[in-house]
Amino acid sequence: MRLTVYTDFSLRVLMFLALKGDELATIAEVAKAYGISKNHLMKVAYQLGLAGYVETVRGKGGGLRLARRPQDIVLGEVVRHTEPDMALVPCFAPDDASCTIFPSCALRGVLSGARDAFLAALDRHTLADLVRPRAPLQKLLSFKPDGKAAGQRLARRA
Amino acid sequence: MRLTVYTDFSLRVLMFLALKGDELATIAEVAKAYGISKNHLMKVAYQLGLAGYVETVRGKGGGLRLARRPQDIVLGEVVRHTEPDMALVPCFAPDDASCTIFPSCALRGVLSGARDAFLAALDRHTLADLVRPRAPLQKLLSFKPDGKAAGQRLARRA
DNA sequence: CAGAACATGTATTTAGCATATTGCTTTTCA
DNA sequence: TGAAAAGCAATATGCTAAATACATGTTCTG
Repeated sequence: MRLTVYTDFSLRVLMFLALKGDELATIAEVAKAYGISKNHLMKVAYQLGLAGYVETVRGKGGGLRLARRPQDIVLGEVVRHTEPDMALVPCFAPDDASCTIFPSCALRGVLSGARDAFLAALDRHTLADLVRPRAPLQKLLSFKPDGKAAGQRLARRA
Repeated sequence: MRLTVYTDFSLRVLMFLALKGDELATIAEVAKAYGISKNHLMKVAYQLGLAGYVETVRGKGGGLRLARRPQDIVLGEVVRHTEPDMALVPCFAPDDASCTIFPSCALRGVLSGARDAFLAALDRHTLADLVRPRAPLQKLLSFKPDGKAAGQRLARRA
């Protein structure tokens, strides 16, 4: 049982933005801080924008910023948005009739109860819970200009 | 978020055996009743045997039978055994240090709490809960000798 | 208008799951 | 005692979806 790295990245981007406060962060900056693929992150950011979690500013000097306060972003809700498929077994799909015992099978009910418990546990936390305490996380993400970056920080030369 | 069909099959095999009572069932019989791959089911049955859920009788006239009473087989326990990996995100692995913020990341704790809630929900049910009521399930699995089989029932001719 | 930054679609790679194939071992019954 | 029935076990392969890369468009700033 795994979540997609897509969901993983989504949560991490939100954490980054929450730590950044009101400042804009670029995708390149986030990718560098975590040492992950910038290309993949662009899609994640795009979807987070569509879902209303972040607001994006295009063009030069643009970037991302949280569209809602961290304490208003509920984790279960994020996961429901980003995870492509919360169907634990094939017969969760409404059109599935492949299993012989489908009409009388109690397993579906038990599994969906478990899934609900999973999401309910996430619903008890918000993004604000994930960025407390702030200081050590900010240090690891090298917000301080003189701090050592996580990956190799490429010198941008004119 | 999905479970493997391996886990799905495991639960379904256990349900079949619970409905069958003390009688032996062959793998071929189970596969036919559900209309699924016999080859794949063999691995499932083997693992269920290793885990102590079923006892197998080899040789002519052999087959499978539950090794424990249905009300003693807790679903969460089965899932923990059959699911290859309950690590929701890569950093659940003990040797993973790929994520920059690993040391101070609160996400791991939140996610493992949710996973525990998922399993706890399953722990509140046993195999006995899944086979109640018995009659309609037995009918769908065509236990009656004159019933219509799930797949095509191949006539075994001498 | 030039360049920086996000937007968006497509293509390729990859990894893990699902399935098939094959041969072995154990047991029972004729 | 040997053949057949049934599970045991390893290996191979095909398939799907996720992950990633790539390419190009669009929008804003200075």
